Parts: sequence; C-alpha cells; structure tokens
Amino acid sequence: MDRPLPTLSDVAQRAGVSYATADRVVNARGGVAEKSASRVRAAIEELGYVRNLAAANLSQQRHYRFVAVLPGGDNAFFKRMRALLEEASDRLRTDRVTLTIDTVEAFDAPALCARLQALGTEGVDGLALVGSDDARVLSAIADLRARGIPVLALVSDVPGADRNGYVGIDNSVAGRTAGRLVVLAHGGRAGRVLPVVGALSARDHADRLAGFGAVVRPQLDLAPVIEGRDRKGRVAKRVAAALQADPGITAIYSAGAGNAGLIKVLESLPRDRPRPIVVLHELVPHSRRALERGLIDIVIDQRPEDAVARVVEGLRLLADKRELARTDPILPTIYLADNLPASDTSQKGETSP
Amino acid sequence: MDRPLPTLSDVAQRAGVSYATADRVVNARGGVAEKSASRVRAAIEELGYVRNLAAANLSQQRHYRFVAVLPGGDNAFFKRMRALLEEASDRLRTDRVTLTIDTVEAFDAPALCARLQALGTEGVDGLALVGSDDARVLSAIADLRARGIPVLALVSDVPGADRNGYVGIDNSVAGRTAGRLVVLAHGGRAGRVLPVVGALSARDHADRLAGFGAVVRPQLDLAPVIEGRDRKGRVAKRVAAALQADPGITAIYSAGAGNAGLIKVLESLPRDRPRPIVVLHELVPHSRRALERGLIDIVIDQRPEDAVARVVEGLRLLADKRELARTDPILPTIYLADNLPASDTSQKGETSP
DNA sequence: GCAATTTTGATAGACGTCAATCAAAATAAT
DNA sequence: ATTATTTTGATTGACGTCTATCAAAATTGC
Repeated sequence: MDRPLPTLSDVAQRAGVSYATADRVVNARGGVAEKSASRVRAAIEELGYVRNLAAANLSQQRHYRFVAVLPGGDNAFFKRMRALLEEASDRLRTDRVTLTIDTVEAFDAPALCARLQALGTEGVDGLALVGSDDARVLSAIADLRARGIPVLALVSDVPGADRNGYVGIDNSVAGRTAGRLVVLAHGGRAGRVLPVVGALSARDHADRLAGFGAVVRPQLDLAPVIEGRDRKGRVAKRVAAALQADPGITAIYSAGAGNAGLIKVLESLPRDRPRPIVVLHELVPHSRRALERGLIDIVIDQRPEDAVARVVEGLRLLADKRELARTDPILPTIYLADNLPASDTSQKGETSP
Repeated sequence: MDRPLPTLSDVAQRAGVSYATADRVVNARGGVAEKSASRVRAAIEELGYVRNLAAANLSQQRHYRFVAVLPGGDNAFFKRMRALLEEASDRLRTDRVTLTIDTVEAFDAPALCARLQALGTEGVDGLALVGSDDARVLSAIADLRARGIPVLALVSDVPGADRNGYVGIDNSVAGRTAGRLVVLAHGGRAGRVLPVVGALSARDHADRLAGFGAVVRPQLDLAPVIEGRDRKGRVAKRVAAALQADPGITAIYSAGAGNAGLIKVLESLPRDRPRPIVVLHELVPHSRRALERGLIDIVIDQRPEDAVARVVEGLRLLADKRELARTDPILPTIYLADNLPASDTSQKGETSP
C-alpha cells in the first residue's frame, strides 16, 4: 500500500529500453523510433508514472519569480490587496518562489506597458496584473504571452487579451446581486433607487450598474446616476443634493469607491424617519464601521483573500505548464452587520509544533 | 538579481564551520557547541537561508498520504464534497500526494473511531474528518495528534478537540446572516417565521437556529420549530401542516437538509397570493432549481470548493510542519437567483500549452 | 556488402538535502 | 599527564530528474 511511486527507471525497465531512451521520450528530445516510443508510453500508462516535479525542479535549480502589478494610490482596497500579497510572498519563500509586488500609477496605461515590457525581459516566470481596457496594454500582454510568460488578469479583466485566466469577480453578477437584495428589501413595495458610480466609463462600474439595473428596473424606479469620480468629497456633495431634491428615494446603490463621503451623508440624516436601504462595494475599514453602526445594510466584497490565494496557486500551476485548477470567477461575498469577519487583519496560525 | 538562493553549504562557509556542523544545527541532531550553533544561526539570518523543501523531500522519498473521512449516505452536500475531493486528488498526484477519500456511516461514532484508530497506525501524514460531538471521537483525535498526525476538522467542528484547525463555516454566523436577510426582506413590517431544522440535537442546526433567532426575534415572531429529521417526506408533511394551520407565516428558514420536501410544498402553494420568504442552506441541484424558478429566495452555501482547497493547502502545510496560512472560518456565500455560478460542475481549465 | 545514418545503451555529473560513518581535534575530568 | 568525553570535519551515498557525451548496435541506402 505504501510502495514507492514508479520512477522513470521503472518505466524504462518495463518498456524494455534504457533510461536514456525513456528520457528521450518524456522530454521530447527526438531521435527515437516510433516503436520504442510507443512502448515507453504504454509503460508510463501501465505503471501510472508521473514525473517527480520536485526532483525535476531541483535538477534545474528552478526557482520561480512572480510579479504582481497593482495600481498605486491610497485606495483602501488595493492597500489590503497589497498587504495580502506580501503575506503570501513571505510564505512562498520556503517553496523557492519569490513574489514581487510592483506598483504602477493608476490608470496610466503607458507606464503599465513600460513596466510589463521591462518585466518581459527580466526572466519572470509569471505575472498577475490589474488590467485596464487599453489597446496598448492588450498588446503588451500579447508580447509577454509570446515569450511564454503566463499572465493572469487580476480584479479587473482585460477584454480581448489572451491572458491565461482572470482572477476576480464577475461585476455584472455582483451588480445583479446588489439589485436583487435591494428588491428584496423593498418587500414588493414601490421605491426609487439612487445609483452612484465612480465613472460610467470605468468598465467595472458600468458592468455593475448594468447588472443592477437589469434586476431592479422591473420593480423599482431609478434616479439619475451620480458620477462621484471615486472622490469622497464629490460623492458626499452630490448624494446630499440628490436626497434633498428627491425625498422619494428609498435606496442607494454605490458601485464605486469614495464611499466615505456617502457614509458621511448618511450620518447626518434625520434619525426620526427610516433611512434608505444602502448597498455598496468593498469591505474596508470605513464601510465596515458603517455596517456595524447600522448606517448601511449590505457590503458586497470581492474577497481579495481568495483572489490572492488563486493568483498564487494559478501562477505556480502555469509556471509548471499545468492546467489552472479553478477558472470560474470568484463569487463576491455579501456582508451584513451579522457576518463580518474577525476584525484583526493579520491573523496568526494556530498550529502546534 | 537572479542569483541562486543560498544553500546550507553557503551557510556553513559563512559561519566558518563544516557542512556537517551546519547540518547538525538545522536538523537539531545535537552535539554542537553553543558557540558554533549560534554562528550558524547568525549565518542563516544573514544569508536569508531557507531550506529547499523539494530537495529535502526528495532525499527522503517523502510522499504524503492524506485521508479525508466523510459520512456516507446520499446526502447531496457530501456527494458534492466527495466529488470535489476526488478532483483535487487527481491534481495532487503530480506533487506526490495521495488523497484518499474514506466513508463512514453518518452519526456512527464507534465506526468513525475504529476507522481513525486504523488510520493512525497506517502511516498517514494527515487527515481531515467530519467530526461529531462525541467523547470517543474526541479521544481518537487526541490519539492521532499524540502520534504526530495532523488533523483538520471539516465542515463540522469537534468541540474541545485539539485538532490543528477547523475548515468550515461558523454556523452561528450563518444563522445570523439568514436572520438579517429575513428581517431585511420584511422591510420593517411585522411577520412570523417558521423555522425548520433536522434535529435540535444536531450541533450545526442548533447553532444556526440560535444565531437566526437572536437576530430575528426583536423584529418578528417565531413559529414553533419543526424537526424534519432531514427527511424530505417528513419535512413536506410538517411544513404543509404548519402553513395550513397558521396563515400568518411570512417566512420560512430551513437550517437543515431534506429541503426537497420543503420545495415540493412551495410548488403547491396558490400562486395568487405572495408566498413566504424562504431561506435555506446548501446549494445542491434541487435548491438551485428552486432558486431559478423563483420558489425560494436565498440559499446560504458552505462553499465546499473553498473547504476542499483549504483542506489540501492545510494538510500540506501541516505535514511540512509549517503554519496554517488561513485559520479564519470560511464565509458562507449567499446565493440569489442572480448570482448562481455556472452550472457545469466539472469546469475544465482554459490554459494554453 | 559496405558506408552512411538513425537509433539505442551506458554512464556520469549536477541539483540541495538527509543520514550516516569515522577519524581528528578540542575540551573536560581525574 | 593521561584518559574520557564532547565537538568538529570530511566524506559518502541516496533521492529522481535533467543534460550531456560517446560508443555500440541496428537500420537504411546504394
């Protein structure tokens, strides 16, 4: 039951050829008669041989170099993402894997391209990047792939690019989810929803809003969309104005960032009448607090922890020329005041020695 | 930048001792003067040495044998879990990891203990088990741990046991989540909720119901709890009777299994008046269909995919005597009709060669 | 049948670690 | 000072794979 797994020598013996020939077959070195090759393949099949990746990598002193390229700035979500990647990076050292976290100014496509180009020549074994919808980025990715470097799109997909996979949520589904929850919270009654986004030109925001609208429109009204540019000051001003102008608003859906501004407005609302239902995205310190204080109802989170775990898993698999294990989009989590995770951000393991 | 990582020989050289001495230090073989030992430790620090796990495992022909012990029966959830574990098992072969899936009759503590005892002597490198709240199981786990075998509790925790970790959701939080959603769906109006469980003596069901009640009670009434024994026939009969007897029921929360029976009742409800809000657990074929057909509103899922990923990751880390990367409970996913995952159960990778 | 070519076999060194052995050196005990 | 003990060094083989080399054998062409 605990017998050792077959080695390539076992395969060679079984096939009645030398180790050298078996090696020529499995490593496609050529110069092997078809007759011998097929016997080797048969032996592999019969013995259930799988090559020992550890030994293979050892013999080649293979050590993986991965890079994650994230947008810079003080965005709370990416701050968290960066912290999670750094944690993962520490753990990976034992496995001869270096994960470097690289920062490029947000929305700066030329800078991103330059970075990608540089990485392409630096002997990187795989990279994950937060894409943007730009033709130059697209071709930079194509270049990397052409060099045989695996690329994963992270958080925001790059439409049309032949990346090896996308690690992130389906924003349209996330929007529909938000919509369904808002409808549910109306319990069949009429209402009018105020949608807030960063910019309608941002792909993820637009996708969310489209999904949201598709579910909500049959049941509820939609007020004109507010574009807050992800800046809390602007969001606060516009939302306050909209609520003032339209007392019939029963719900707010914020698909973008800058929610600190929205929360500020909610804080200042009169307490004697029911406040609107509020749904927004990303669990970050201020949205968490708002949930705990009952200022908002629902936070839809992209689960950066999951994303990081999948990026690491995916890059390793791809570097070994294996298949990705999971390619389905990450499902966003719906946070209510009652299912918030423990608040300590850096949880230690509870292993015993 | 791409220089090779330091080896133990480098460490020895730096410390001014022989390889043998450095080896004695890192492998705690003893017989090393404190003076030398500390110089070796300093060198390790300075060079940032991390031992090459691949080489280490290779030299010892280490190959991991893991076992997952699941309850038998035709439970849809565990069927799915088993399928997912088998998928993972296939992928793991390349890494010299064998994951065996073992089945023990549900709720049969003596049988489970016997199985665990047997595994303890078979040279297993780690196991995951669906625990039950039983003193005998508890001591069987203690035995395994005493032999140095890592144990993960899966799906259902074993209270008081010194397992290395728990992989599953927090059922109390899941119940509270369900409660909040039901409250939300009432939009401030009054209502009465019908709770359904398998048995109040089942720990997970009880936990869920307790969490649910804590959130719901301040706002809504609770009808008497139905114990359906997780059998669809019994569930159907009792729920139908309860709805008949009490027309004021505005919501149903099912914390256990046997939901096919509940769904059957919902199907037969008159279409002309609003049906109750329905929240239940586990996304399985019949609950999925009910969601798609609008017969129920919300499914709270334990994310068996996540659980499997974490079990595999965790057992490997533990077998290498490393720390668990993630010890926080899995967050259940809230499924609505609008965020159901793609229905093909066995998604293939989309890697290119 | 002989030369040219293709296919095979045998073997060796490297990767970094573990595990072991044996002799040499340093230190401690008496 | 002599013995006993502890501590070190040097070395070797194994793990399974990759890469390489060189000679031997089989096959092909003419």
